[in-house]
Amino acid sequence: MNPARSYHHGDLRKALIDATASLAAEKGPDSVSLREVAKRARVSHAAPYHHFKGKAELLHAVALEGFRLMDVEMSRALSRNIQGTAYDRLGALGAAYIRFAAKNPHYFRAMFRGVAPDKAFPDPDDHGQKNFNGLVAAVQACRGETGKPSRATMDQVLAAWAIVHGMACLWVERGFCGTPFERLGVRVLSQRVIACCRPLFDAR
Amino acid sequence: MNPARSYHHGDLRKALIDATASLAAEKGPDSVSLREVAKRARVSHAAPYHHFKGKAELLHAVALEGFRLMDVEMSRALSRNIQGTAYDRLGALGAAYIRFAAKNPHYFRAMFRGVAPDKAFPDPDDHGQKNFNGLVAAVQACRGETGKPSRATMDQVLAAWAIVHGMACLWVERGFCGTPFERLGVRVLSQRVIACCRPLFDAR
DNA sequence: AAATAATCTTTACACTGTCAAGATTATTTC
DNA sequence: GAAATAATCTTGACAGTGTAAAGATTATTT
Repeated sequence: MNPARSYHHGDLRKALIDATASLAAEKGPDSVSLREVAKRARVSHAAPYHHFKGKAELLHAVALEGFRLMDVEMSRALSRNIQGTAYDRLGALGAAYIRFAAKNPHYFRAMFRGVAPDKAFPDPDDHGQKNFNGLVAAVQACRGETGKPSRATMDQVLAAWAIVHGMACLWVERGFCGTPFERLGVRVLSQRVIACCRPLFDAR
Repeated sequence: MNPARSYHHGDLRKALIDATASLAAEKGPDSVSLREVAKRARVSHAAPYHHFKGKAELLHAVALEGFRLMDVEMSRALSRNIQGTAYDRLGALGAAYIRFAAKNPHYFRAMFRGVAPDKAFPDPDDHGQKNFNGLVAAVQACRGETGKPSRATMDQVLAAWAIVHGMACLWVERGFCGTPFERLGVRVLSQRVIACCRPLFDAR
C-alpha cells in the first residue's frame, strides 16, 4: 500500500516539521500558520494536533531539528581541521556557527526565539549541550588546559560564544544595514572578526 | 476641553506606541495584537490605521523609540566615564548596551527583529546611526587614532559590537539555559566578558 | 459660515489557533 | 481470524486576528 495516499500519512510528524521550516524560509517566521503548514503536508488543518500540543510545540520541534543540523555542521568543521592549530579549530567552529545561521536563518531564528523558557518540552538528544561542550573543549585546547575548565577558560568560552552569536544575529536580522559593513558578505565579516579576536584566544 | 475624553484622542500615536511596548513587555512580543493595543488606548480597533499603515509600521515605530532610548542610555554611560581611560569608556558603552537589552527586552527585540529590511519607513533621527558612530569613536580613542577610521579599527568595531550584541541576545532569549552560565546575572556576565576582552582593545 | 481635512467608529471579510465530535485505519487481544 | 482498542485523520465550530471600506464626528482652513 502506498503510505503517501492512505488515510494515515505515514510520517506526518516529520513532514510537518519540514513544511514549517520551508514555509518559514519562504515567508518569514512570523507568517507561518499552522493551517498552511497542514495544507502543505496535504492534511486537514487540525491534523497537527495529533502530533503536537499546539503551534508552540511544533516550532519547538523545528528548533530542536535546527540544533541537530548545527551540531552536524560543527562536527564537520572540527573533523576538517584536525591537522591545524588549536586556534584553527576554534576559529573553524566559530565560522561554522555563523555560516550555519546565515545559510539557515529560519532554523537559527527558531532556535533562539524564546525556546528555552518553555521547558515543558524535553530535548531528547540535547544537541545544544553537545555544541556547548565542543566549544569548551576547543577553548581549553587553545589554552593547553586539561581537566575541569578554569574560570578564565569559561570567561573565554562566554566571549567566544557571544562574538559568533552576535555576528550571526546581526547578519540574520539585517542589523548591519546602515553601517559600513552593509556591503560585505558574511564570509568576509566572519573571517575578519575571527582573525581580529585571535590574540584573545591564541595568547602565547 | 479635556482632550482625553473628546472624540479625538489628542496624541493617539504616542499612546499606541507606549501601549504596544507595555503589552509586549507583559505578554511577549508575539502575542501583541493591534486590537488589544487599541483597546488599551481606549479607542476602536481600527483607529490605529489613521496613524500607521498597519501592524508592521507600528512595531517599527516601537523599534525606533527603542533606538532613541538606547541612545540616551549610551550617552549617559559616556558622560559618567569622562574621567577614565579610553577603554573604560568603551567598556561602559558595551555594558550600557547589554544593560539596556536586559532592562528593556521588548524594545530590544523590536529593534532587532527584521526592522531594517522594511526600508519603506524612514528613520527621522536615526539614533541607530548615532549609536554606531559613538562606538567607532570609542574604539578609535582606545587605539589613539584620529581621522578616518582604519580597517583594523573597523574590524575591532565589528568585534566589539558582535560581543555585546551576542551577550544581549543570548541573555534576552534565555540562550544560557542549560549551560553553566545559567545561574549568573547579567551584570556579572557582562562584566566578565568585557574584562575578558580587554586585551583586544587595550593592547598597548 | 462653509468647505475641507483629520480623526475616530462601525461594519464586514478572510484568515488564524484551538477544541470537540465523528470517521477511518492500525494494532492489540482473545 | 474476529472483536476490541488505540492511533490517526477529518469535519465543524468558536473566538480572535489584521485589514479595508464607508460613515460619523471634530479641527482646520478658506
